[in-house]
Amino acid sequence: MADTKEKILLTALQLFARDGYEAVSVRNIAEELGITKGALYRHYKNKRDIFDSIVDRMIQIDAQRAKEFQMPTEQYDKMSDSYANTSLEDIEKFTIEQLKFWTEDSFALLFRRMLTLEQYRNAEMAELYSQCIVEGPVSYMEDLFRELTKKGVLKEENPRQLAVEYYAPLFLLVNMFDNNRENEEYVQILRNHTKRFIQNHKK
Amino acid sequence: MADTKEKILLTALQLFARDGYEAVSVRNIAEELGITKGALYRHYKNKRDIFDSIVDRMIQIDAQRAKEFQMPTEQYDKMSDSYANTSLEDIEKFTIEQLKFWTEDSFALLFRRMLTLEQYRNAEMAELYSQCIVEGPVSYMEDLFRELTKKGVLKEENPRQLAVEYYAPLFLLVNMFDNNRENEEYVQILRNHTKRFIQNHKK
DNA sequence: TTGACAAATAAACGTGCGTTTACTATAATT
DNA sequence: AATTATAGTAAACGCACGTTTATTTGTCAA
Repeated sequence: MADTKEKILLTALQLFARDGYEAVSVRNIAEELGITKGALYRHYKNKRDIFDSIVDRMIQIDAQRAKEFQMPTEQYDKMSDSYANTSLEDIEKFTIEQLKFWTEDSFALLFRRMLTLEQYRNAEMAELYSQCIVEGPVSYMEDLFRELTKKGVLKEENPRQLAVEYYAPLFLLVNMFDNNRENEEYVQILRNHTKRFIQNHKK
Repeated sequence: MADTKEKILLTALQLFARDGYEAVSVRNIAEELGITKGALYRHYKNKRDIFDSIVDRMIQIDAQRAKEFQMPTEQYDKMSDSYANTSLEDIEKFTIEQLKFWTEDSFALLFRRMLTLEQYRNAEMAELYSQCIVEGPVSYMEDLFRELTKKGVLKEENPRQLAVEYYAPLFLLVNMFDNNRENEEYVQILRNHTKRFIQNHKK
């Protein structure tokens, strides 16, 4: 029942993430699950509805994460004093969390790939991709660095510059991440990067 | 004649880069060009042949670039002394060249997007993506840094670590690049990154 | 002027697409 | 026990897919 609906969503995500929305047929999804395509329409009103459900879920997950980590969202008010307790530890915490989420959480991993494939067709998906994986995190780091500079923890620098330089290796790593290979080396590189970065920029 | 064949290739690339190979129909390509789909088969034996022709051209362009910049290829012999004349200037030269190529050359820009969309369906495209945009350039920088460390120009460091840290912002920038927006800010950030990186690591 | 060839057209081919319909089995409710 | 809703099947729908065929148009050498 609800179990089948969930299976459809996850199977569709797997296929969308590998082949792209258009390249996946309703038949593909049904066959992968061992049911007929007619059964699928008991749970979703059409193919696009499955896609939308996946996106809706991710938006919900992302909003939850934004709340937990005080990350910037579209509704985020930049004038508030959310970063009052910001410390250098928050940087490392965010980095590890971000890496783990996008490489170890299977839903997030597949969703990122799906977004990667849909970003050039669809302005809405392009915006979501940016918000979740590119501009969103960079913007968050920027705010963090601005606060830390103001508090005298870091040397005076352009926070945007710092944010891009700090976040870029994490972005590269997430994009290089390959399920089948040995990724431990890259995690170590990221740890070294974080350590060195803090060393270089703290007062 | 040869003009039509070229137009087909470029139009197909535009569509493949936006929607992905499977989502583009032969009709789409023909209509975009104002010809009938039948005419298309005078120049290419089928849809896949167009795709393969695009890939073949890019492989040729990339091989040419590899030769000019002594970048690593699959045939590249790591034991050779190709980096005998390596200098710090080569780093900046490579960075600017890489950025310009992947954002200003329209063929390369579209091809990168196409590869991005095909990388998860096709192991061959995944390999090409890595070779052109991820592992290839990182590997090149790694060799460069190893040579510069050996020559005493840079401080003793893990060259792989340096390569990832140096290349990551370039990779992020290329991925953030948007035709319609103002990208000058990001170019400036990259320049600052390069300058600071050399400053921090030179002996 | 004619013949030959290349380029493009228009229509048709079978196949697979997303979706709908009519029907069946199963489980819960009255 | 009868009824009702739920989850599934199988077949059909019209349409768009990639590709092939037969035919027409335009170009240029003989």
